[in-house]
Amino acid sequence: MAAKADGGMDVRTLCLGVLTHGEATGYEVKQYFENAFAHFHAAGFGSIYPALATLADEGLVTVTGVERDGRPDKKVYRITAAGEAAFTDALATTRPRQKVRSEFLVLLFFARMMTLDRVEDVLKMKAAFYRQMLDILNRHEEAACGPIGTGPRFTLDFGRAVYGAALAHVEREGPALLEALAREREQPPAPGAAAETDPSTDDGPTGADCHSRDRS
Amino acid sequence: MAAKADGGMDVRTLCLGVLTHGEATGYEVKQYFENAFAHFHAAGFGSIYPALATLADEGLVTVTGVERDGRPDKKVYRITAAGEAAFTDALATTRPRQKVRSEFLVLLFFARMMTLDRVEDVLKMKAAFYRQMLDILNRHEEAACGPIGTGPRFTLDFGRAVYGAALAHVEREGPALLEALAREREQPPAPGAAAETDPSTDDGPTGADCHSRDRS
DNA sequence: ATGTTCATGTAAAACGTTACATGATTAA
DNA sequence: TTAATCATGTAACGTTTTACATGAACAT
Repeated sequence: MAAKADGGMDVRTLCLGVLTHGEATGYEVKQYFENAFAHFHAAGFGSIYPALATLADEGLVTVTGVERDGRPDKKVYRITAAGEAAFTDALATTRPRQKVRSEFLVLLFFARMMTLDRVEDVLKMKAAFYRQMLDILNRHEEAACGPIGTGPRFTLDFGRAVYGAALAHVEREGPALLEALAREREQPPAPGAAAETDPSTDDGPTGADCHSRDRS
Repeated sequence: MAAKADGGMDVRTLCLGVLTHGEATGYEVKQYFENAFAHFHAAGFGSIYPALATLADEGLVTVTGVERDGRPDKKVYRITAAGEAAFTDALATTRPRQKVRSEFLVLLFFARMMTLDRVEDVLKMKAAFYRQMLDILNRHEEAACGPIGTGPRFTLDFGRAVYGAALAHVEREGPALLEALAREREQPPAPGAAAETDPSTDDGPTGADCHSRDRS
């Protein structure tokens, strides 16, 4: 029925997925992204509203304008049969990918070039982020009306397990990282490295040319 | 010294970071993204080569063309003092963000609309993905020449802890998910839901209008 | 013979983020 | 009266992905 093979799980497709749970306005779709999808796919109004408009153009959803005195119409979106088919198809054909961009880890990777205070700050922010995520997941569960479905249940527990492990690691190893960095800074730059003002001594194998050469 | 406040940790900045470890070609920078950065920031040639060119234009890196018979020059990039300053500045001012796009979880969230075989496939792919990630991390550690720095050490262990937890969860709860879905499909759609061909009965509170209304 | 690694780049398209622009209602 | 919630959208911008285009060296 549906044409395209693997369009990926973009915001457009996710909106369709939200609407399989029932009708909703763009604003309500956003709530979904902030609660149920919080730990695996964020999206802002800037991508949701255009996505819904596109879906309406393509006949995958219908729009019903609800008049409200003064203000622009409130628009209620509802998925069509074609929309459900398209979504089912997307579920069946999408090759799942995982994309992570963690600026926390980028920063901590280069901890040697940061002040200790900054490293401590970053660790705190990272811990706060994970606590917030766990909070969202817990509140989402409490606020649910009726039992949570099997699929959502899995993703919820998965999120808790992973973010829990992440938080535990930061709390356990964070202080150790700070101590290790502090020790390194007390001592002279360690054996091998000479003057830091002399660029001619800078040719040591620092690691850039040290990649995996082995193949098992 | 550096002008811009929070440009974010884009590929451009990451390349600069790689070059603080020593000179490298674009190809070698890519290796970095595939090994050391594998678990927190991927990038392809299509973003790395242009990024290096931009950095060269801005004077943050220098380029040395190494002639090779026939083929186009091999270009060795080296960070400049301005480049190091810019990178240090980026480390100090970037507000760390975390972006996750997990199509695995999107798919599993909507497990009710997939065949059991497909769900099983997705679970297997997810497990395979985490094993591969753990592999990369382990191989990266073994292949290292000399001890791994304190910062990289932290991110490496963090990756192992998190991916390990994720893998464990999929392996533990994956079969349970499949069983639960199988049970649901044996039985009639459960109490409350009536005929599936009648749209007039479709107005039950399925969840779309059931968001967190509470505020603690 | 065939495939992988090394090695570089461009151009176009897709996608998402941010900032802008507006405005009523309700709770503190 | 101040802030938050509800509610919608557009335009510009920036980033990333994908596809294209080339070619030698080396291992199987």
